[in-house]
Amino acid sequence: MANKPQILQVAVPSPLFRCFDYRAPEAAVAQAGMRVIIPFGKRRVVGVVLEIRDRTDVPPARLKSAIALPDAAPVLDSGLMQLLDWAAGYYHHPIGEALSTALPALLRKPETPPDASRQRWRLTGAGREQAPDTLRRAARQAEVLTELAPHPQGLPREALPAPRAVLTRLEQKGWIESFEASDTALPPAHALLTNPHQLNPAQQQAVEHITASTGHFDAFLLEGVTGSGKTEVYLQAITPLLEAGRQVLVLVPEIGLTPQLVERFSTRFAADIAVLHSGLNDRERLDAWRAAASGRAGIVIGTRSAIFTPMAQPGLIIVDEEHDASLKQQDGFRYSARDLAVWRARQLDIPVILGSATPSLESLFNVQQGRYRRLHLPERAGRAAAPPLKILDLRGQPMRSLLSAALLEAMRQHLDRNGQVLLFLNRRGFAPVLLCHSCGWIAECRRCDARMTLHRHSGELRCHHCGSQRRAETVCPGCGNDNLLAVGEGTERIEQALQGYFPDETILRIDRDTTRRKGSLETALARAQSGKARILLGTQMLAKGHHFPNVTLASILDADQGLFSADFRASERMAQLIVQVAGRAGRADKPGEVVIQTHYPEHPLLHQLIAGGYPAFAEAALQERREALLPPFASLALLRAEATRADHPRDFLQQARELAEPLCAGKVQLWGPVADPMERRAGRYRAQLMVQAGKRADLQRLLAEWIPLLEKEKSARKVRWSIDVDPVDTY
DNA sequence: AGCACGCCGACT
DNA sequence: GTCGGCGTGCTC
Repeated sequence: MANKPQILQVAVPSPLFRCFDYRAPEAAVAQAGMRVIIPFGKRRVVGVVLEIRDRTDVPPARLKSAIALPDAAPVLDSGLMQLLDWAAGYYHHPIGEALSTALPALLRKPETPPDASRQRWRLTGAGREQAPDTLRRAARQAEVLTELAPHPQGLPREALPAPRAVLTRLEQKGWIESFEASDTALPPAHALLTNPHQLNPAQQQAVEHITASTGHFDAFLLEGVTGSGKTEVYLQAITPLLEAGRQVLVLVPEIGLTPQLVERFSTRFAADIAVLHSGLNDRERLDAWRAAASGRAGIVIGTRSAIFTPMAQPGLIIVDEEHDASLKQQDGFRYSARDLAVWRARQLDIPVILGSATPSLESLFNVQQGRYRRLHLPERAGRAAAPPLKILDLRGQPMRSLLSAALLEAMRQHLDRNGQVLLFLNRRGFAPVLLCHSCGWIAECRRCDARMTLHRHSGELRCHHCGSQRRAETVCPGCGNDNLLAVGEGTERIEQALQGYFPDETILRIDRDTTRRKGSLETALARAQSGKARILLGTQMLAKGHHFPNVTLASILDADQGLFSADFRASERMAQLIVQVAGRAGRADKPGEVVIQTHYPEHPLLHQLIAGGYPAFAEAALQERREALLPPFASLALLRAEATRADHPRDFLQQARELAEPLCAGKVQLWGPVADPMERRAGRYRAQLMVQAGKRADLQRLLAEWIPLLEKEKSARKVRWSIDVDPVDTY
């Protein structure tokens, strides 16, 4: 071992775009990717070793020594270190924070609870130098040293012929030390528990293509409508990999989708499945993380942040529902788990599958460019054509609570034929507006530029933007009259109206309000599946991925909200939503029907969807994006700022714009600053500046030069600002 | 981000 | 006279 002092370049969890050098602790072998406990200012924090060097520019007087290297091996392998380094650069986020978000919370604390099952003992340098007879009078201690001598990787407690006290004695002498071994358990054999389903030709072909890519990078866009059997393709593509001892990483957009996927995987495979999502406590998360890192878990299923899970034997990455916006982190380190999945797969030289019924325009574009290979599953497994979409023109229709006469009639027919009905409305609560019929007063949020939503069941007004709530007024605070009117429809009101129309039916409402308690979503979904409730009503939660085999009629009660929006991605989302909701109707052998209620039946988005389905919509939308120079034909970044005073974000962004202008070189355009459509949220004012470039590299160049200037900018100190590269929400 | 230092306003 | 408000500066 070299004798000259080692210098560790350490990434520190702080919002600083720089690293700090430390002297390596004595008698420890540092490696990049190891955690290191360091004194930082007045605090003691956990950093990650980026590099080991033999010199530093820091004057010796200022250079501190690291306190300890708590792990025997790096917690992040070199591949993950490269991924995180690249991502921190691309998303312009401090490397220390990026690395920190990649680690389970328990590993971010200086006192990591040792994992008793993995604690091992080994000789220290001093221990190795002890002559055998130094311990002639301490037989047990001598025995331990002898036992440990041939095991530089250490031995577990149970393997040592001595009680704890003897070990402690030796430890105090500095001859032995304990450490946590990396888990080297081998994965169990991955026998199939159940037989694979018979594949249709398209599925068969998809599996063959994926399997043929084993062992090298390939990106697949697996495009298949709901019910086309994407999951079965995943399962069969995974099988040979598990049998070869490789691991598979599966990313899903949200926690709600994990249980059913885990269920499918665990009934098929005997492999250990490590599940990583926000519903776990810190201990569970660490255990799952270790099972993945060691190779013990053959399958790793998780949400967004699982993309940073180390794996000993990676063989394949799957991103399910790749179009879903929640794969992009919306605060802090704003990475796209989908894009990083492709990056990681390329680096690992393994295939990656992006699966969706409604692929993002970005991914479709990547197919056109030849970067991804498209695998198409056109058929709905087990049944024929997708249900027809019917546009229901609401203009002039007699209706109450968004339930048009025509829709009610359709519902009756389907219920009579023993089908289930699913109604979708993306607005919870009873009514989005409470107003005074006498004086025009409207209940508003005190912290946001927004109306309060009336929740009648609880008698409360709630702001859906900041979460604040208060008792609903019964008398108008403006004029004193009790003439308050609940205007507009939310799911709560629809539920009540439905009860009036269908007094004998059980109506099941599924939204954030009815599923607040842990496990209540599962209970509700089970009730929906059992068919006891025949009318299902809900928000987003109901639209995503859950299978209700008996649903024959699905309806979007109000398509209009999504048709007009300032966000250029709104139409893409609306189309995806419509297709998803449509996918809920008519499975198995029951023909389905989809009813979309709108006041704008002529809207081109609806026409494209009806005439040519999602592919036709996507083609038209891509054409629009091309003409408007929007992603994927251009790169965007947003500089956002917020503060408790309205002028601070605007001043800062104006300064920021002036700093950027000389750097644009005609290749980058700046738009704004503009206030958010809802400027004040949770008591803070927000504004943003958009940066657009035809070439990704030009955008990156500008950001790299610009951000250091922003950090020095005085007006930046009065706001909280952040950069969002490839934003999914532009407002 | 934390944490300390520092310099002005209302209180035990 | 102090407690504490948040502006400013620093972290190897």
